[in-house]
Amino acid sequence: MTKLKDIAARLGLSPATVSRALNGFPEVNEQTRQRVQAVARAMNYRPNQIAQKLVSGRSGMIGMILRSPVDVATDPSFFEMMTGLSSRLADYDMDLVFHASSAEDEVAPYRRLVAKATLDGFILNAPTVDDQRIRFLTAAGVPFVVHGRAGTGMPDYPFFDIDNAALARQSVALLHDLGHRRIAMLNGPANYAYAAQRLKGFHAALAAQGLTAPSRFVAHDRLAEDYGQRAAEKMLADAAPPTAFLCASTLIAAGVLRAARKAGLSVAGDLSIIAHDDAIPQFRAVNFEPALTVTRAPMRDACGPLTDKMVHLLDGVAIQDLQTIVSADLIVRQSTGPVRAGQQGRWNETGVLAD
Amino acid sequence: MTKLKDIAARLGLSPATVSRALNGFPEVNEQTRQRVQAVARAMNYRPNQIAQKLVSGRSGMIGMILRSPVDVATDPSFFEMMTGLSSRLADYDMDLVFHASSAEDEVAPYRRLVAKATLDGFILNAPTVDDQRIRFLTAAGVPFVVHGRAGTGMPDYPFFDIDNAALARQSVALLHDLGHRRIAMLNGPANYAYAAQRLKGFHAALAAQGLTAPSRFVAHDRLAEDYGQRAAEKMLADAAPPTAFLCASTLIAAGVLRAARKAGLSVAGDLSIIAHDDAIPQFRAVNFEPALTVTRAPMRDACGPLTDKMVHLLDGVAIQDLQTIVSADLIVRQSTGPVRAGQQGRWNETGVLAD
DNA sequence: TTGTAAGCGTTATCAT
DNA sequence: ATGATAACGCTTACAA
Repeated sequence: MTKLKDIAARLGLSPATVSRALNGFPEVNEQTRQRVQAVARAMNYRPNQIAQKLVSGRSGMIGMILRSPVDVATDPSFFEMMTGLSSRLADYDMDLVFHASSAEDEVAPYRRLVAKATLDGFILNAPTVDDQRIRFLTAAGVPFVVHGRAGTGMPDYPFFDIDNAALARQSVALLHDLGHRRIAMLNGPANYAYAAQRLKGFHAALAAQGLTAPSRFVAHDRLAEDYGQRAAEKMLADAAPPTAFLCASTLIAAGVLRAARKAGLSVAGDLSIIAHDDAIPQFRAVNFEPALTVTRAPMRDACGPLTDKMVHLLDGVAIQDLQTIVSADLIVRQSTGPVRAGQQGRWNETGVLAD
Repeated sequence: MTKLKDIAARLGLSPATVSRALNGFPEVNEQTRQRVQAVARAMNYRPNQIAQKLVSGRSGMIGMILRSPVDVATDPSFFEMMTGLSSRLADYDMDLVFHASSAEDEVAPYRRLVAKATLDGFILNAPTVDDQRIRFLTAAGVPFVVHGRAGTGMPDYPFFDIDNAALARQSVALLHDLGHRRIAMLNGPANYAYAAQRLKGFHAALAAQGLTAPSRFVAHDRLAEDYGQRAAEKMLADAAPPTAFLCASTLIAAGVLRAARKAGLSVAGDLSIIAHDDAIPQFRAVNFEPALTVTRAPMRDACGPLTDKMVHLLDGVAIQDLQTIVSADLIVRQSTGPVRAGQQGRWNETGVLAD
């Protein structure tokens, strides 16, 4: 490994000057800089990150911790995030360190790693409504950024989130415009903040139209195809079945499509489906049959901002300048259409036809 | 952050003595050691890993790189490995660094990280028959250990693997003892080393009994339920269908079970199924209906040995002392049974009944 | 048994 | 514009 001293010796300079030249300090002679850079390249010089870290006091390592049984079973989004984040962090010469927590104690690895004090910060994903990890890290005073946000208001930590309430509103608006009055929701697990936010937006949007969705037409579960199918089958068997489904993920929508097929219902002829699409490469909503109408917010798009926020946070930027909420795009495709004639009856509070 | 110097000052000792006391050097006075340890604990001392790394020349970071489109789509085993490995590495105060490679160039992240020279080594999973990553790392002289092994012989790198050929033999032996003569194989993707090894063992075991499995009864694909179902349906539609399936994973077996159900075949009455079980917590073979007969080798069991091998490798232990092949357990449950009377006819080379 | 001092490779603070 | 020198926190000869 060639080091600063080697370059310095080769050029008859001091290590300090070489360091300055390489790090773009303005005071160094332009000629010197050229020579230094040339030699550095020739000698295939790479700064020793460990040494840099020792002096800077930073490790350049950011932790991301998998909730072991939960996240794995749920969906491939954790991987998607890890992949995007590691690639973005690499641009800053930083690394993503992986750990996993067990179901018994989600906070344990954070405690351990904070005690070791070897990481610069953490990136959290999929916060729950009352997230223990956030509680702990806040109390410990350790830097972290969140993909999503735990409450419904403005938290006191950096985050990047999509406007989940708005997304539910957009979906309901589209369906309402198409004449749908009985809209069911297949949401994610109730303890997740995003699910709570969407649920709130969903009910608010319905209420604004004078509609309701009785509790048996709102389901919460893992983002899985099986869940979508089972829940849809059950709801469609109702005396006053929904004419449209709002799904928390494309995977759930796939399940609803199966249920529709089994029931002999055409989508969007008899039934409309709209899903939220994280745009995970493995599940392309466009390739669905019929192509899915979605609210689309690629999960991958969060990785750049989250990484930048992390770096800025470590650089001392104020938290309120590191909070972002973006909106999802509504993309209308073939899985939504006008409600079938005679199906515009709305639900009353108990879920039977109102008039 | 309390440091060595602080403890030293508090006790009127030198940092050197404190360091020795904490690191268990034999020469320090036992009383001194006690006092040092007490104070260290009281002051909540944690050695600065960065500083330790600078002097030791090691980073304490091990890389694991996801093959982005491939591994994610394939199965949850990458997560399983990451989880186990990160936990084992933590025992050595080491960390697992995550990166992802793209389909275009699997070796790219290795090149980048090797150039940065910030990792101590790599752990590779699921090697292919001719693995480019292994080629590169070997050429680069970078320490790595492999879960699995690329060739069929003894490689020149540390690895931990199960005896895939033996596992296929065990399965065939069991089925043969039950009278099965037409055994199909639903293997993993052909380019993976483990699949090649199992295929070889499968054919060898059949040949030893004077049996064959014509190519249309041997399939290769991702370890997915859909694949299992489709492949089994196709094979079962044959004029001389297999009476038993050997599946590369429990997920594939789940697909075969669906196919059997659709075809109205009872397992194990009409059809026997045996699978290899990596014992990933999310997919419990015992809970299958009927409970699956498997060759079982928990993937998690590889994590401890792999971590130890990595550490030993870095400590200079010879490679030939770091190569392990373990055998899988054969666990007979309800999915295998005696062949149905009149179904013992064997295949000839073309896959029609021999006699 | 303990202390002193050098060193790991880099950056930052003084001088010059 | 460049060079000495100290510093980051720890380990390890070498001295005492």
